[in-house]
Amino acid sequence: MSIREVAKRAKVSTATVSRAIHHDSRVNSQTAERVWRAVRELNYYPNVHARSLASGRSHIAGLIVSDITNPFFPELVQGFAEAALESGYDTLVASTNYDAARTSLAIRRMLERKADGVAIMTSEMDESLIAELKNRNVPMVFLDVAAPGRLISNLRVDYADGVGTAVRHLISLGHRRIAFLSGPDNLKSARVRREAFLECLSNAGLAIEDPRMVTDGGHRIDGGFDAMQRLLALDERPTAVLASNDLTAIGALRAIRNAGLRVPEDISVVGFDDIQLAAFTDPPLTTVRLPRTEIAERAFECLARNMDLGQEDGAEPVIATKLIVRASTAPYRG
Amino acid sequence: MSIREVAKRAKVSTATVSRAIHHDSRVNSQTAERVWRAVRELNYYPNVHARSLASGRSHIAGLIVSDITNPFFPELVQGFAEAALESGYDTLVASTNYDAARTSLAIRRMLERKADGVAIMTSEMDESLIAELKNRNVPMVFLDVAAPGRLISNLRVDYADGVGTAVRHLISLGHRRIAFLSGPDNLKSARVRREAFLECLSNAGLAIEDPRMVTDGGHRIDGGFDAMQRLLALDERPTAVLASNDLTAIGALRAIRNAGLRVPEDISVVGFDDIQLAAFTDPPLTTVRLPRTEIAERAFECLARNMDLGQEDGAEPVIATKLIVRASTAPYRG
DNA sequence: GCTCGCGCTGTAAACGTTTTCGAGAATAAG
DNA sequence: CTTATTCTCGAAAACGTTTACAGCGCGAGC
Repeated sequence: MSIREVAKRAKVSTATVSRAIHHDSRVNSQTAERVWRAVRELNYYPNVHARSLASGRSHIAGLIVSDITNPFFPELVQGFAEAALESGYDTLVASTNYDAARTSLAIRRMLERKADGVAIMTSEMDESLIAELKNRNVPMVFLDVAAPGRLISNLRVDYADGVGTAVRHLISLGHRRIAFLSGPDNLKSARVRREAFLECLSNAGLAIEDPRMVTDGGHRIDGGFDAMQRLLALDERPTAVLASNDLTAIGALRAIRNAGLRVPEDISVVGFDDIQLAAFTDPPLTTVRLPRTEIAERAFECLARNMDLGQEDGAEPVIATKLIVRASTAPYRG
Repeated sequence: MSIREVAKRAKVSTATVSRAIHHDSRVNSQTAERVWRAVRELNYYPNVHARSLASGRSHIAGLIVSDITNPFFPELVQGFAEAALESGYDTLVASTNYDAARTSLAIRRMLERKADGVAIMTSEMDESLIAELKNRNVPMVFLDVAAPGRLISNLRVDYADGVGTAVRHLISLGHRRIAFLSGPDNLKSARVRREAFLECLSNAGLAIEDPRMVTDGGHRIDGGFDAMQRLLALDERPTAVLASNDLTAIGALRAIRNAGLRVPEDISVVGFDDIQLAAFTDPPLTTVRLPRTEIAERAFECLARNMDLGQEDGAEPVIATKLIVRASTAPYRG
């Protein structure tokens, strides 16, 4: 089952077998056919380790995520692995668990397995760690962190647009008093979303006068619950809220129901992310979808540019969001 | 950065370096120390491809699942990968998407990457496909399919016990009219759960007289919704229901609320699986947990027995379930 | 007729480890 | 003191590919 046996059966040298398998145009089509027949008859497939050793290419793409258990990631993994597979790459996924030591370990594994490229889809990533990847000239792609560079790509998510369509959706439903449940300030994406919200509202002539209308939900269910309770205690409570995150929105849903009010009749709620759970809340949550599959595919494409197409520069595609209207929003009822 | 440079710096042969790295007891402790120092100074790490080629062991563990997007699997993947990592294995995960062609492709990938063992955690698996793995003597472990054999292990889930504790929980709360929302009959695990339910009830002297008290929920939310509506339409409706699956239970929750009744005051509901969503339903769902992390760890252990310990036979650990009591069950109120 | 180029194929040297075999030195046994 | 044994190590042969390099046959150009 080695290349030598194929060579013997096809009555050629191993070099020719190798070339035929790689569809090298230099081999005569008849010989190639002979080789392929032998391959089929012997049910031969190449030893990837020997191949990697000789060629220097592992045909492994690395994918580093924070936590595969976080509902954001499985789709990402799936999409990436799928795209990789189509280009003949296997995917090596590593989970950092939001932990520095494990992150370092993840990088090390990528290095050891000699990944041809690695997608780093987690925010907690130290500059010093990626340095080694950079030194070894392995292409990388990040999610929304920095500018692209040599062999380094970046996926830019258009959060502002996502927030914008959500806000316009609420405005078009007649809402005027719109509150925002913000996320942790140390998260760049959370900050961007809040700023976008404020700007969008003031662009529409609805600039927020009461600062309590923007309150922290911490990107968690309980945080959203508490934050919504604060909003409900206001003299003039909002008729609609936009959450920085679906979990926050779910917490808000509970708080509203808990207060004896109804969604969407009394208050409209919009989330952000479109995690799977969002479709199963009661009522199903209107939310801004972050297209995970697309992110995954773009990420691999960026790597492929460098790995297969021989490009040296990085790309920076922008990822558009999409408003998914479900049942948690309804027209304002004066 | 090759073993040769380390050898040169430590003034030994590559053989000795290799041995030292593998903590071979035959190398003198002083020379070993010299080697390790050189390794550190050069920041050397071995080339896995060369290693695999020479040793014939890839240190890759395969994991085949149906659909990583299905909330059952991420934890499984995580647990498995974690356990594998601790033993120095990287995990290659493949998703079959419930599709025969992709399943075959997954197996092929395992073969090509020369996985040292593979865990097959999906039911749709053809005998003919695993034949090739068997031929190549790669250890396998399955989830609840057949008996173990040479290099083949099986994880047996104790569904009967899980159903039993759930039923006893309801009985101890005073419930006597308990219904069952069953799953698809072509799923072995679904059949087992239903049989266990019936037997458990008759053991308690509460044998079901009305066959309509066991009705198909199809393991889906909408199926559970419809099934529960049928139960609610009965003259004597149940005071508690056990679902074969959490999704079914969630559908039931909706149907009950939809009918103007309350959980758990009017009807108690118990699910099965303990998917993440179960903790976030309203009310949070009492359910029987299928310990995914434990399944994953056991699965890897089974492989490790064969891969590292040199055992030839397969194991068959049994996986115990656990009742998670949340807020969807309450004492019967006459 | 000679050279050149082209199309095709084979030889053999990598790639970086592991591992067998054997040798030399030191130690123990007799 | 000789012989066996144990320790420690190195030389070199795998492992199964890829890929420079060279070679061969053959038709074309001169």
